[in-house]
Amino acid sequence: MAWRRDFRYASPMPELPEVETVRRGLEPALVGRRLTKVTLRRPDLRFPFPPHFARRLTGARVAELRRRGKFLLAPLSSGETLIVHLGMTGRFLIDLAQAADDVPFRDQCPPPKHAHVVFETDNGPRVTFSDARRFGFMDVFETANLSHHLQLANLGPEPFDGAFNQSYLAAAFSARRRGVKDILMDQSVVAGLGNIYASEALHRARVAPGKEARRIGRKAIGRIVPAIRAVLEEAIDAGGSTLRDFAAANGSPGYFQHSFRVYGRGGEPCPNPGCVGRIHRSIQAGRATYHCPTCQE
DNA sequence: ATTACGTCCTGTCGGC
DNA sequence: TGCCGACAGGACGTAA
Repeated sequence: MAWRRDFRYASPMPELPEVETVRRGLEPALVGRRLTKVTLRRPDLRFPFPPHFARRLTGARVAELRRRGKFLLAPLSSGETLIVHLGMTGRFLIDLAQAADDVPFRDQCPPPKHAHVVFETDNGPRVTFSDARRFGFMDVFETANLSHHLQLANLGPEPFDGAFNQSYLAAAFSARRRGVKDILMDQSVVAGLGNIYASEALHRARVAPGKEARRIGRKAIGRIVPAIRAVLEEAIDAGGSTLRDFAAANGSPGYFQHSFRVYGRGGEPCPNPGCVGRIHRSIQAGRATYHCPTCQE
C-alpha cells in the first residue's frame, strides 16, 4: 500500500546524533533531486510556515543536506535554504515506491496520521514529514544570509569543532549560577545537546548535573569536552548501524534505539567501573535528570 | 545580562 | 474494561 513506512527512523527525542542519522538517511532520497511538488496538510507546525512556502520550494533542486546543531539544512538551487527542526516527534518517512505505478491505488490510500508535509521528487521517493506533537518547524531563508537567520545565528559551536574546547567552556561557565546540565542544553553555548546526551556526558565526566556551572573546576571542564564528544560519537555510530541494518533487512523498519547509561535508569546500579552507587532521578530546570550521586560531584 | 518558569502538543503508560 | 492524570521535552515568550 502507499505511504509505506518502509523507511522510518529517528529516535523519539532527536538530539544531534539522531538528526545526523536522519540527515544521512535522507541524503540519497533528496540530494541532487528536484522538488516537483510540495504539499502542506496544515498551515503550521510549531510556527506558521513562511509565506509561499510550497511555491518557493517547488522546482528547486536539493544541492546538499547539512546539519547544524539539531537543524537540518537543505540548500536549494533557487538560492534559498530549507531549514527543518524535528522538535520532539518530527520524523521523515521515505516511500520506497519509486513511481505511482509501483503501488496500485497509491493515491487513494490515506496518508499516515500527522503527515504534515509531503515532498515529491523527480525520479525519487516521496518523502513525508510527520510530527505528532508539532514541536518541529520549517522555514525557508536566503542561503547567502543563512548565518543571519534568527535561530541559526544564536547557535554555539558544534561539539566536534575545535572552537569547542576547554577554555571556551570555561568562559561559558564562568559566573553562571545555573546548573551545568542546564548550561550544556543551552543551544547558544554548544549546539546539539539535549536532555539525554547532556545527562550521559556529565555521567561520563563524573560531574553532578545540578552543580553550579561557575563552581566546576578546570580539570572537570577538561573531562566534559571529550565526554560530550564520546557520547555523541557513539550514538552517531549506533545510528549509522541502524541505517545499515535497515538496508540489509530489506524493508524492516529502522528504528534508532540507542541504549543509555543513566538516562531512564533511575534506581539501577551505576555503570561506572568500581562505583557502588545507584542512579538517581530528579527534576532539574523542569526536566528529568539522571545521575549517580556517588561518583558524580 | 541572566535566570526561572509557563506554554505548546499528543501518544503512552500506570493506577484505580 | 475504561478513564484520568502524569509524563515526555526543545525552544520561545514573558517576567523578574
